[in-house]
Amino acid sequence: MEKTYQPAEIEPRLYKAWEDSGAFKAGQPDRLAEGAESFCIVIPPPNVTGSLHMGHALNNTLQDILCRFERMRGKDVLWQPGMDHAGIATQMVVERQLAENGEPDRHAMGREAFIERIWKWKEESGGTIINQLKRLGASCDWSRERFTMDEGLSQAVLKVFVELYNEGLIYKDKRLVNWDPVFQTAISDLEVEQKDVDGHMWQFAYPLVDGPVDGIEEIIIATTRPETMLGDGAVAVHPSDERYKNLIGKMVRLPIAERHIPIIADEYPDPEFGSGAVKITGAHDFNDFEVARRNNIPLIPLMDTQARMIVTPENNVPEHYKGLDRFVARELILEEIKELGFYRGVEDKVIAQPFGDRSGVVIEPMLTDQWYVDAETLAKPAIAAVEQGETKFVPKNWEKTYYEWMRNIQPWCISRQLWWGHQIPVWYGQKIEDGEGRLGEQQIFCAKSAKEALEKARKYYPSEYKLEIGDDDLDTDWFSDEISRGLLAFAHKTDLPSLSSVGKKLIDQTEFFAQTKIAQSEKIRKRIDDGETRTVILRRDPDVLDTWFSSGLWAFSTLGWPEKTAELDRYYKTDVLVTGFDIIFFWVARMMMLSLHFMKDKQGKPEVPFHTVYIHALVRDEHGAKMSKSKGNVIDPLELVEKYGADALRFTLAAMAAQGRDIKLSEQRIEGYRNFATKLWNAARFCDMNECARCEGFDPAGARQTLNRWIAGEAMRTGKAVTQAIEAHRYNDAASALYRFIWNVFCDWYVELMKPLLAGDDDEAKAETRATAAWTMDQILIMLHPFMPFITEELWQRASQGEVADKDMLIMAAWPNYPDMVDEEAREEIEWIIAVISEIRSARAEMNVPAGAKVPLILVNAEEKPRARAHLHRSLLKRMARLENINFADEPPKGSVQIVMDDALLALPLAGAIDVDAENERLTKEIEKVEKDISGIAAKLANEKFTSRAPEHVVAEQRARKVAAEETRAKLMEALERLKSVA
RNA sequence: GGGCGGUUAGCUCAGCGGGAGAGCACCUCGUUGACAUCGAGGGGGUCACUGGUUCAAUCCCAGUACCGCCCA
Repeated sequence: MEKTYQPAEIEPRLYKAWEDSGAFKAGQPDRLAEGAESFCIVIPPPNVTGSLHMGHALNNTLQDILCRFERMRGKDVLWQPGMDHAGIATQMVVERQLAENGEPDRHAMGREAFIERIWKWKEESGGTIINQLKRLGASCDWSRERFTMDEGLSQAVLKVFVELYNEGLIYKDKRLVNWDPVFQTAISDLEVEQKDVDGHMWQFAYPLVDGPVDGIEEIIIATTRPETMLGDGAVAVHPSDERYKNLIGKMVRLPIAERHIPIIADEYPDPEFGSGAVKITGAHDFNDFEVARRNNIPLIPLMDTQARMIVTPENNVPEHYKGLDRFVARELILEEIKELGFYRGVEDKVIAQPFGDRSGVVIEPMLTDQWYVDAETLAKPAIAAVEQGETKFVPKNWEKTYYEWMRNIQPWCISRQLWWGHQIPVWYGQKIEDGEGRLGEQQIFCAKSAKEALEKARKYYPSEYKLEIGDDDLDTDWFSDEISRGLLAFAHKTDLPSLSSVGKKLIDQTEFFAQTKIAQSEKIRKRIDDGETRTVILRRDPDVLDTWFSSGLWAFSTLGWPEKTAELDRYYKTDVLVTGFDIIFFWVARMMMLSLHFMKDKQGKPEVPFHTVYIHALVRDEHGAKMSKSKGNVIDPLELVEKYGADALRFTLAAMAAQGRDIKLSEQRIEGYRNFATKLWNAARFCDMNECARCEGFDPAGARQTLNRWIAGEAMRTGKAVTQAIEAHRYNDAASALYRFIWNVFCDWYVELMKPLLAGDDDEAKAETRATAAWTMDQILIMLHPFMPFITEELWQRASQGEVADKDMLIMAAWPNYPDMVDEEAREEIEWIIAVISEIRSARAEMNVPAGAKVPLILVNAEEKPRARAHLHRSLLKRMARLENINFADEPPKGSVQIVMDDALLALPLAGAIDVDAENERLTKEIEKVEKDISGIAAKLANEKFTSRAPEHVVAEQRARKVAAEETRAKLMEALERLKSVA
């Protein structure tokens, strides 16, 4: 064997062997015992554009530990892998690629071609993260990999949408949404990041239209966004505000836009803050929107989809603002306000601003039509399920976070103005408004396919209407009703504005959308010219669904739902969901809501998607900062894998995954666990060199050597500790139990203590020791395998004679379930030996005895037990403590170093080499220490309240401790006396 | 402003009602055939502060300070 473990050569080979053997595959009856329990984890689907970062590495390491552990325990494990389609991110990647190649943009390509292009991109460069997960050793069932845009998962999305729509849990509404002007789509609250930025609070004056009231000529309002003043619909004051009591109902003049707006009373303004009066811009501010709605104040949109100023009859924005970016408009407003004499000052202020988490630009609240899920209704059973313990969070305190959010949940905006995603299964026709058969506003047909939509429409429209499915999308759907109505009216030859004026208005807003609209209008006009006045064209909603809508179905859609599959039957509900707290809202909560709504158990009761949610830490850099590309502190897990091996990284992450605290990752720590792997490698190398070969059927219970009985017991204790720790998701405890056993017990002591046995002439003992060493090594490899799968598999296979069959690989080995057979006697004996060796080594070092020098040992006044032990293990003690010989006596020789143990005095006669002062100091120090101990215990025992109130066993324990300490003190004092007599 | 969490050895962190722990770093010694990615030994902590509960508090409770995170 080589002197060090070389992960780079071994890892790819073993991964392939596992994968080829089908070890990762779920539901393999030939491998499983009859009636094997199932164990299922669905992977938090990484984004198709993503690459592996430290968070993934931690997340998947923990999942893999669980899966390998349960697989070895004989369960039928399904670790369900896959990715989500990441609407915005993916569209962004491909659009950027088009731009870089100088190719036509998506609008020029058209929707169909663009989507095709994205699929092509996905095939070529999507999902690199999957291969990266494999390098970590993730044992997912890759044969079952799913993608949210797959046919099956898309069917699930359609079914869910249609059913929720039919139940009234999905609806269309016109509200303010978070609008991302870069991607030109709505985004959900969760995709918005509030950040504090340096800003300004400007003050403007709005003059009273009908002259002064109570001596007040103007109202001062403060704003951080001057450009929005153009859209003000009112000025609000608090009803209790005495200053403005007589102004309520009066009109003020809005400068620049030159509109008159009312002063209204509302609870919203804080009278203490600024002037106490606030401007109300209902179409561009969430708070103002509520105020406007309460008071019937008109909502006046100011911007187009790219947040550029628009000019409409309602907003009366001056022509020279048309098309200006909102921030440019802001400067211009300030200038004009100053010129007009309405500027009243400014102060610097830190303001919280919303940013799009993908685009990084300031989000603009926009008034649009969007689709919403009634999250409040769906949240109720999802809250109850956690309250009733059907799903448990580990650690438990995350339940609070979950409740907090679920109890204050807002309608979930699920429509996105994108092309990549699940297109909303809704077709629009026109409503029949009266008996004349006139057509008006939209009629919605929600169905899983165009064909079904057509069937629904057929039932709705009288037979004289001809129905068609439009091949072109109604792409400007979110535009104002007024405009849409204009177009629809035009199409049906009612009272209409001319095409040119409608078209012009649209061009003024957004060129592309307008052109689409006009093209549609022209088509319609042509049909009308052709006499098809009674044709209704059903057009599909152009928008797609939020990616989280489809990943919210992940726990059952990946198992084949809505088909009734065997997998669904077997693996749902799943067992554990492993994830970071940052997506409790995004994903966990939504899976809970959607799963409970659609999944029922055999009794028809709503069934949770998983019984346990394990929330792990966030991985930060070594200084505790969140890793981010902009900070440049991102550590690439793959670089670490290359440098130290996947096992070292995995073990580090597991060892640091203590519950409730973030992980500050330092490379030194990984290096330390790489060294651990080397240590294990060399222990195996030692076994190999000493012919410690695996003996089939060897049972450590039959071992006769104390040493062997001891190590078997220690292995079993470790096994129990590791099992319990993994079951309790205490991965760091499991890791440290393994680390300690392997390094500090097996390597440091067992391997050293077995050497004299192997060098001895008792063949039977030798054989037993070799067998025990091999057995223990096997236990180590099994127990460590979930944490360090590669090195353990490699050593396992090297320890196996000849070619290893698939079924004999370590990954398929059985997890130990040890009998209760720890030999306490053996444990005590070996621990005594270890203590003696350690004490002697310590004393030698302190007395500066050369490492190579052999010294005699004398056991003074030893009791029977230590005497027998010392005799039995004499060769071992001699070797380990570098002793010349071991003798027994009633008195220590003069000039000895004296080591006080509970049941013996160890004397090392150093024949004049002893440094009396140093020894004096050593003994004095020990006496001081033990005296401090005694006085502490004595004080406790002297306290009557302690002896009467503390539990009996605690008092007894303290008494025993005191007695022992006093004995030790007496022996130390004697030793000190003897030393003095020498000097 | 609301909520959650943290403060233990120089650093990173376990422990969490009855004897202060680990890894790394540091100091001393060491190449005796598993391993220098190593071995042996050692130094180092009023467990943030103030009160309270308790026979007993690093641990439980309350408050204070500082540091994070989430939500508004």
